[in-house]
Amino acid sequence: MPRTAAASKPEDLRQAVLDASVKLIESEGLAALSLRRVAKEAGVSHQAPYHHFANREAIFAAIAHEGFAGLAHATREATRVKSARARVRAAVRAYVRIAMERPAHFRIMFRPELVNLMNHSDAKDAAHDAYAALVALGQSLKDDRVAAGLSTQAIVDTLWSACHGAASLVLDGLYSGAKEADPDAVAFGDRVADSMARLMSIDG
Amino acid sequence: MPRTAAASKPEDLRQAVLDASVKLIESEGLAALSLRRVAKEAGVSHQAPYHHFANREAIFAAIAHEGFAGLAHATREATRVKSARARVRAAVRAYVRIAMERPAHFRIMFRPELVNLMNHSDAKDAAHDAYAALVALGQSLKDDRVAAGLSTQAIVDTLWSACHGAASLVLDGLYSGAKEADPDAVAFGDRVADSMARLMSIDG
DNA sequence: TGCGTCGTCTAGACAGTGTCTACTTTGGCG
DNA sequence: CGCCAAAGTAGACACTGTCTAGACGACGCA
Repeated sequence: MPRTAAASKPEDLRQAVLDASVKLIESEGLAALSLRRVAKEAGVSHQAPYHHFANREAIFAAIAHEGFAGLAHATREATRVKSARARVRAAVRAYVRIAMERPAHFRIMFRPELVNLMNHSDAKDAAHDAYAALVALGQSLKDDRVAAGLSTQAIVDTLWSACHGAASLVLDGLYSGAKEADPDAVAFGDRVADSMARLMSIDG
Repeated sequence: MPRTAAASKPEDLRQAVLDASVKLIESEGLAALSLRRVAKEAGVSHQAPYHHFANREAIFAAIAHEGFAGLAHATREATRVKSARARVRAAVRAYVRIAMERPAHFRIMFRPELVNLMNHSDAKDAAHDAYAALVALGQSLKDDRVAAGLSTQAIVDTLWSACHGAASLVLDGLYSGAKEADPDAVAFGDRVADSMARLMSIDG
């Protein structure tokens, strides 16, 4: 009786570990994640995950990889929006939406105490790709002669800060715990998206 | 021989524990913090801190309290700046500066897996006070008929997001680890501050 | 067929963690 | 002096990540 239903083929266990990890984090918080609980959840011994991940950090790195890939994709989608103003709005909303839909991924991506991207080139490459998507978006805004004539770098940094701040605050800011506030959080994100769109859609 | 030099009077140990915790986090990262290491650092037994803090989370709560108090103070300082544009700039710069000067405090303030503010009313009150300071700043901008006529709530949310995003990215974003980048980080923060100031200083 | 090797998994051990309980010590006050 | 509460010590427990050793099956090759 080698395994339970959770992993019926080799290579299944790898994904099962990732899925169980994300599920556990989303239901009980980051602090609750332990390799042993995940292994138990997946119906294997506490050592089985080590055949697919070098260590605990490698699991986080794999999750961060998934997260950055999703962020890059969403950013590129937003970049395709025609009007500059709507593009800014779409970018901020997408960033916040990703954080809300995959909170475990999002937190892990930006917690260096869990993953040091330097040690995981896959995840690092995905992060750089997400950044590249954001730069392309900033360039498109610059090309549209928008944002009061700010430099491309300034547009990128500022837009990124607004996106990231809104997403972080929705997850871990005053809103967190205070109300389990889905509706409030969505409203917050939309407000920041609309405001940034209006502030940035001034000709330069 | 009850204690070492670290704590020579009662009540000293409390602050010694907090200081040792912050120092340990700043030198080895959040993951390195353990009560037992802190106790050893302070020259007491592994149980001594429990006479000043109910548990590990209470230590984090005390640090978060310090951090929010500093943030509220800095925000109120920035609010005193005369011109609206310079006020925005000062607020963003102050927020980022606080994050860089006290990285351990800043991270703990926004990591619910370490402190649930709901369980620590001191820290929660300090957080609400910091938010109140930010709202006052937003109101002052609204009074100056700035930020393209956005509502006060929109101004507050957007400014907060930009501040928080810039600070978070400087600490835990792509810049982190990539270069240990003090100069780059400062430049990043200044760029966001200048950009937000320009974007927001449009009459409404 | 038999043999060896490799990938996958199990089991046991170790140091380190937060926290519970039980104790000793110490300083101040009636 | 005697007492007590505050402050500190020591030991134990369950739990963690990770090291080491082994078991088991599938596979290629003689």
